[in-house]
Order: sequence, then C-alpha cells, then structure tokens
Amino acid sequence: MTNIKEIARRAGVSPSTASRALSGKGYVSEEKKRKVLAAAEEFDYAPNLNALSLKTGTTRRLGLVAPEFAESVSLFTGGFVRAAEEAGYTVTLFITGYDKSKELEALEALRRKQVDALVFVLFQSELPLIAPYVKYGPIVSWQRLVHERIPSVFMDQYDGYMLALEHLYAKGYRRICNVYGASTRLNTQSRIEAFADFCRKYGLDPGVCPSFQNMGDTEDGERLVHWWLENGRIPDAFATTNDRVAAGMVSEARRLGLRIPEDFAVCGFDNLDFAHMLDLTTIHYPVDEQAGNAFAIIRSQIEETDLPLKPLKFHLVERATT
Amino acid sequence: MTNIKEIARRAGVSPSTASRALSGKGYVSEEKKRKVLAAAEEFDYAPNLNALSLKTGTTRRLGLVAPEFAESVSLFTGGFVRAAEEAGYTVTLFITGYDKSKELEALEALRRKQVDALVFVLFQSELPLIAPYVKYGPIVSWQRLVHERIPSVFMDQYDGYMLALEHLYAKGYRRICNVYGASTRLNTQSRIEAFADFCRKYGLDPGVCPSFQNMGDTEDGERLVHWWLENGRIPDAFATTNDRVAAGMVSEARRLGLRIPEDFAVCGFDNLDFAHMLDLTTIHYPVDEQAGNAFAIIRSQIEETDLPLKPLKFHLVERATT
DNA sequence: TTGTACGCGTTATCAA
DNA sequence: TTGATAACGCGTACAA
Repeated sequence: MTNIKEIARRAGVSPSTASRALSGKGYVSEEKKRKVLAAAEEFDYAPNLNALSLKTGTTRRLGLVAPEFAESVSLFTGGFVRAAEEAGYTVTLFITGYDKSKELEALEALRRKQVDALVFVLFQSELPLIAPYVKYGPIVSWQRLVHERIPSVFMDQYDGYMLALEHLYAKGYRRICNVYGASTRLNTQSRIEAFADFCRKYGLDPGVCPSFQNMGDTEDGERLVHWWLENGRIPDAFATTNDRVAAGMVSEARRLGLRIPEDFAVCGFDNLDFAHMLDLTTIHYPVDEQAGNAFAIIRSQIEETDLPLKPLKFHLVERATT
Repeated sequence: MTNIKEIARRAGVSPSTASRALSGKGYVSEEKKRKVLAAAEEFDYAPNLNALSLKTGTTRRLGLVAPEFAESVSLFTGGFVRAAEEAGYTVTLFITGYDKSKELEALEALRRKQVDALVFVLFQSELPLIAPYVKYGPIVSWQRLVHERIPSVFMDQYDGYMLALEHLYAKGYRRICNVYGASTRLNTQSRIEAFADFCRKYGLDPGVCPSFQNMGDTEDGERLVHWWLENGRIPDAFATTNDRVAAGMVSEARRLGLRIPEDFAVCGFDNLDFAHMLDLTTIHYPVDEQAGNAFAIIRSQIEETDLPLKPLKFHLVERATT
C-alpha cells in the first residue's frame, strides 16, 4: 500500500532519511526519526519484501522438495521449517509426486531466485541433471548419496539395522528374515552388509531364511504373513524395511489369529507415530535433527560461516512385538 | 546471473525487444526473435522472479499457516500444495507451534507482499486481530468459524457424527458414551446437537452414560478404558473425538486383555493412516478436497473469477471395532 | 517493427 | 546529519 516515499513525504524528509530512520542504520536526528516512525505508524507502512529481494539478490526463503507429504517427510519438513524460521528464513514446499519435471520446477525456482537454496528429500532425476544447479545456490539432500557439491544428511543405516539384529539375537531369535527396501538404494546395501557381519560375528548361517527386496508397503507386510504360513513357518523373526511393512505384518497376523511375538517376532524401522499404537518394537532415528543439520549446512553456505552439526544416533525402542 | 539487458546486448537488440521475444507478447521479427532466444540459451538466461514480483505486485505464492505438521494437517497441506502447484502457485509454510506471535509473522508476510494469500489451518489468535489483514490479501480458514471476510472450508461435523451414532445404533448399541474434543469448538457443539437429536429420534435416554469433553490424545483414550473398568462397565460403545483417542482405547484394551467389540465398541473419527492398521471403524472425510476448496476460494478471489467448490461428504468406514 | 524512458520500492553511495 | 542519485531486473507506454 503505502511505500517509503509516501512516508518520507508525510514526515517531511527525503526517502533516504526515512529509510535510515526505519532501518536504524546511519545517522538520523532524533526529531526526524520520531516523525518518520510516527508517519510509518499512522499510514500503516510495511516494507515491501520483493523490492528488498530484488535489491539484495536474496530472499531468505528456502525450498523443500519432496515426492509426497506423509509420515517421516512431514516430520522432516516440520523440523526443517522450525529450524529455518528460528533463523529468520521461510520455507517453500515443492511436491513432486515422483515426477521429474516437478523436480525441475523446483530447480528452476532456485535459478530464478525465488529461493536461496534447496533441500531434496529424495531425488527422482539423475544426479548429473541436478548438480549444475548448485551454481545458483546450495543444494542439500536427505537421501543418501555421494557427491562433491551436494552434501547429504543421511544416517548410515548399517548401525541402525545392526541394532535391530543384535536385539533380535539377544531375545533368542536365530532364524531372522530380512525384509529390505528398494534394492537400488545405498541403505539396502548397508543393511545387507550389516547382516553379513552379524552372521559372521555369531556364526550363523545367512542362508537359513530367504531375504526379500523392494518391500515397503503395508500390503507387502500383509503378504509376508501369508508367505510365512505357506512356507513352513521357518523364520522366527522379521527385520523389516520400515514400520509400514512391520505394521502390515502385525495387523494381518492379528486378523489371522497368530500370536506375536510367540509365532514370530517383528522389528520395524523409523518409529513412526503408529508404531506406538501397535506396540511395535522398532528403530528410532532423529529425523528432526537430520532436518536441523540440513538447515545448518545450508545456512553455513549462505552466510559463509561454519555451523556445527549435531551428531546423530539410532536407538532401539523395545515394545511388544519382539 | 545474466539479465535481460545482457541478452539484448548479445543479440544486438534493445532490452524491450528482448523482453517481447522472450515473453511472446508484442511484435518481434522472426530473425531477431531467433537471435534473442539463441542468446538466452547460450548465456543461460532466466528471468528474475523478484523483479517480476516487484513490478506486478504479485508473487503467485501462497502461505499456509499450521500449528504443527502431523496427521490430518499434513494431508491438508499435501492437498493444498498439489492444487496450488497445478495452477502455477507455490506454497510457503508457516509453523506456529500454537504461538500467536508466529501467526502474526505469517500475517506480516502477507502485508509485506511475500505471499498473495493465506490459509489458516487453525487460529490461535482472536479473530478481530486477524480480520484487518484481509485488506492485504485473501485469508481462508480450515477451522470452522463464522466471519464476513474470512471464508472457511470446514465440514459441519453434525452429519459425520450422526453417521457414527446411527451406525452404532444399527449394530445394536444403546448405551453410547460421547467423547468430545475441546468444549470451545463449534464442532463439539454440533456433535452435542447431533447426539441430542439422535436420542430424541430413537427415544433414548441421553443421560444413561456420562459424556467427556476436552479429550484428544492417545493417552486420553487409554485413561478412558480404565475409567470404564472402574465404573461399572456401563457404556457398550464409545463415539470418540478422533482416531487418536479411539486408537488409545483399542490398544490399551488389547493390553488389558479386553475384547473389542464384545466388551465395548469404539468408533473413531478422521480415518487417519493408522485407523486401517488398527482395524478401527471410523468416519472418513475428504481432507484433500477441503484443501482443494480452500485453494479454489483463494484463486477465485485473486483472479476475480468464480471457481466451483466440490461438495463434501462424510462416510462411514466400517472395520472391526464395532 | 523497434528502441527509449520510466516506474515498481528499496537502500547504498556520495556530495553537500 | 541530510538528500539527490543510481541501481537491483523487469515490462511496457509511447514515440519513432
């Protein structure tokens, strides 16, 4: 509505004096300062942020790119936005629906200076397509990846998965079935390594149960229960991709009258909201703090400082399914 | 990086010709157009959105204000962002943590033209404080409220709650206990009315069970089970605030060895993610489409058109707890 | 069909 | 201590 010129006119000073009075930078006599502030108050003045952005070339706005908005993504988003707001940044959301062209739109927003930086929850596009955009501003990834210019705040799931396996071993389970996620993911590789090391450590036969890959949904978990019934009931415990799969197993088992953990044990991963309600043993990891670290990295790059990152740790949440 | 002036110089034309060539508006000879586009390509030109925003006074950016990101709020957010992106708008997030001053920051963002409009998931502040800001841009609410200038996309829970009650009645339950949410909410009032009408319709005594108010957490649900055990096991069914309370009841009952629905029935509300996993009977309502309507209202106001709103309906999701 | 000049709102620079 | 001027990047009215 009213701009600084108007305020200056009303206060009987020049725009630059008004600017100084309002920003508190530079010399202004007490009297004029008073007048300017009074005029600003009276005529409901508020600086136009777009003008500021144009002038400074910076927006104090960050973009967050996610394929969808559910579960741990909203946790991450919440953590990121809170960290950002605390430092006076604002966050704009880009939901891609796993569509590469939408990812490109977010990258273009960076290029066109709508945001100062981007966090990717997940990449759909190939890295070589993304990488050139770092010249327009910092890009950080939650998804685990290795790239010179694109830092990632992932946690190596080797440790977390080992925690699950050790727990199952301590509880007496010896025929553990691994239910892995997408086979292309580095996380899956880490888990496979963890299992190999685990078997070596305790002298277990890794081939006693088959493993599954590319599992991720509740429905996958439900199917696993039927597989278990129809294939000799071999595994006595399942270490699963995530809580969704675990939840599918637990609820389907319940429907079929099976008993957990007597018939078989289930250990989830993520510690989502519903894990508590299902009394699901699971592995918790600090999504919030990963988000905080993502912001810290971005801020360090933007403000050319060097903010410390929080160390991150998995921990076991023991409930009723093991 | 490179601006339109630079491109014009490289292409040997004036900035305005370059602008016309790039935007496709106005007359430009084919040859110069080609040259300009080639130069733009070569020198990696991308229009600066801040300059555009300054010039047009509009950002094509909307603000979404929520106290936190969990459950149905993330559903709503997802729906809203998708609708907005489809129409070429972008969404900036404001998380208040139930802090009024944070709400004010979002309102100030509107005033300072960082966003063109705001959606509030929930108001913490008093309405008279919010209302004046509509002069800076459209404000829409998800929360139910009545205000001349601030439309709301709420659904009257009378219908939804009646659906739950009718279902419980049809299943043979006659001693229904109402577990309400915050007593100040209009939704609670609607539910109370629904229950009164329901009792009248079937000639039931509304006082056969006590009602509860201000219930909303899982823990509240857990406590209710203990109340039921210690107070004569009177109600044969619970109609609850939301799925959280219902989930608390169901899982606590399970832990205590009670049987649902034999000992008592439970009907939730919201149909959240975990309702499926707990096999919870509940009332579903289309959060997504409410979000779509919120966006439609905003867009109608901004673009001065008149977009149609989708009609919204509750429906019962019958599962194993009734 | 093209180019010049101006304004969007702000602040930094510099001269007074 | 103050004010005129320029500049951020763009679009566009208007003149040529």
